Amino acid sequence: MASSRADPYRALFHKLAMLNSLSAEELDGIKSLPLRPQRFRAGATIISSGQLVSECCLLVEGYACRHKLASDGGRQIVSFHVAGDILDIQHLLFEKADHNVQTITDAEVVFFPMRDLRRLIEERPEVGKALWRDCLVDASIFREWVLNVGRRDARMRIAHMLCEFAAKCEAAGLGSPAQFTLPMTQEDIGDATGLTSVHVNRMLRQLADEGLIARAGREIRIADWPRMQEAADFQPDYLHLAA
Amino acid sequence: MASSRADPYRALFHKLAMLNSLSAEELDGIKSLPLRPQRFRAGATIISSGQLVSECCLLVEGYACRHKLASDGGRQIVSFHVAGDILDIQHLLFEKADHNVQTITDAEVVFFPMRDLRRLIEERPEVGKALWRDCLVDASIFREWVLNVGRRDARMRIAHMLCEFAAKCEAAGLGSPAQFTLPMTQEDIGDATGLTSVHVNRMLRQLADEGLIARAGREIRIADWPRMQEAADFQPDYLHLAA
DNA sequence: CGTCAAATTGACAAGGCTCAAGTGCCGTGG
DNA sequence: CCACGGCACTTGAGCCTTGTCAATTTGACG
Repeated sequence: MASSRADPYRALFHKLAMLNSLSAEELDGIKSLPLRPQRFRAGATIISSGQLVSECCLLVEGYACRHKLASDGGRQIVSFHVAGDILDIQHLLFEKADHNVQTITDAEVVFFPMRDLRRLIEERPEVGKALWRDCLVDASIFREWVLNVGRRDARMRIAHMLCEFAAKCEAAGLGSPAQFTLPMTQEDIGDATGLTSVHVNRMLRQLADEGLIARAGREIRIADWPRMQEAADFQPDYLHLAA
Repeated sequence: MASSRADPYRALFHKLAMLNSLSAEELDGIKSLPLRPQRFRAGATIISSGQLVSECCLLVEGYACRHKLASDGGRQIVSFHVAGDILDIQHLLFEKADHNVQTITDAEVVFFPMRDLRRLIEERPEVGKALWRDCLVDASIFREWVLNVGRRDARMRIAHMLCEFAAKCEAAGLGSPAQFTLPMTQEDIGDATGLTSVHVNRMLRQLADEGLIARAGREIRIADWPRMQEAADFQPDYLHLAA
């Protein structure tokens, strides 16, 4: 993977283009930010809770997640991320990380100095608006996750997580519900849905037996997208994929 | 309740003062926004999911919550709110509501036209920064709720919810962990923690039996704050109450 | 005093967890 | 090229936390 260095802006601009109409000057402003590229191996921690953060981290290639730890060591994943996602925009206004960011696969990220980003936002408020909007989408997804984990049964939770991930991948140009890569382990899926990996396994089998999904290694197909959305109670409005 | 109209800005400015150093001019800018006060009875819906929203809603007095509904009718509360909280700042950049806002007690709110708020933010970027920060705190709390509902057992979930609410009330000048009002029903607490009201009742009794809390009607005391925080796995960092 | 919503309690059911064993896959090194 | 090791995946059995259902009690308020 990632043997050649990818264009660090492509995925981000692709996402911004769907929601905001940033001018060429504003995009150039982003391009003119100094950046520090870095590769991480699968499972590496990019940001640890409690850490002081002075850079903003953009995922260029690969997959990542954000998670928090409970006192008993239990891990709760709070979001999954694909290429083009900004992993810690909250540090624009908070010094200290309140959760962890970790890669799921080998990944390539770029870091922007937060100070330069702040200056760019002052000069070009539309850039700030686009990033603020991104934060609001994040928050909306967190709310849906609270609902998912709090009020849906295991089968539905997993179906929902799969639908959301499929939709995110499709929006990022990384496949479609009919064919995408599910890079995380069943343990990860459990940590995202508040279940154990054992039960995740059983539910994935059940969804496959029902003909809703078809698995082949890390590749997955949602075999019946309408019925799957129904089974998942998935209504993509909360992703705010359209402006 | 709320028989006399409260100063609509007091609680909000109190909160903003803790985190941001807005100038007198910026605060005056907020005060100069046209506003529409409105009273709601307990249990009233202020904003419904799917609705087009063109005003921003500030809670001036009373308590409210935000929630989402699952396809089976299950309700998941995603946040509780006290005086001074902005209930739907996301509509600054989203037209359509993706969740519901409901009062818990009789409440007084004021609505600002979103358009005027946008103009104020353009003129005074520091106001935008303060509001953006507020969004980020919201998002941080949502992440903690995902953890709470996903990875903690019933007793801990409820203890955590109580600690958070106590901390929010204290920050808003509405009491202290040693004495505050718990305005929501046990049904509401269940909807916030992903439990049934029956089990909430059992756990509240257990927490009381353990000497962690003392209840008297809607008034509640956290009898042993250090031990309660321990039992709740409550570390208030995620509330970002200090700048 | 009557009414109604909320709180409380008990008995029983069930969804999901724990523990445990075994399988499959893939990268690595001999 | 094959053997090995490790991690993820799979499956089964039994248990436990929490949900369901139902009956009472309590408390606020007219």
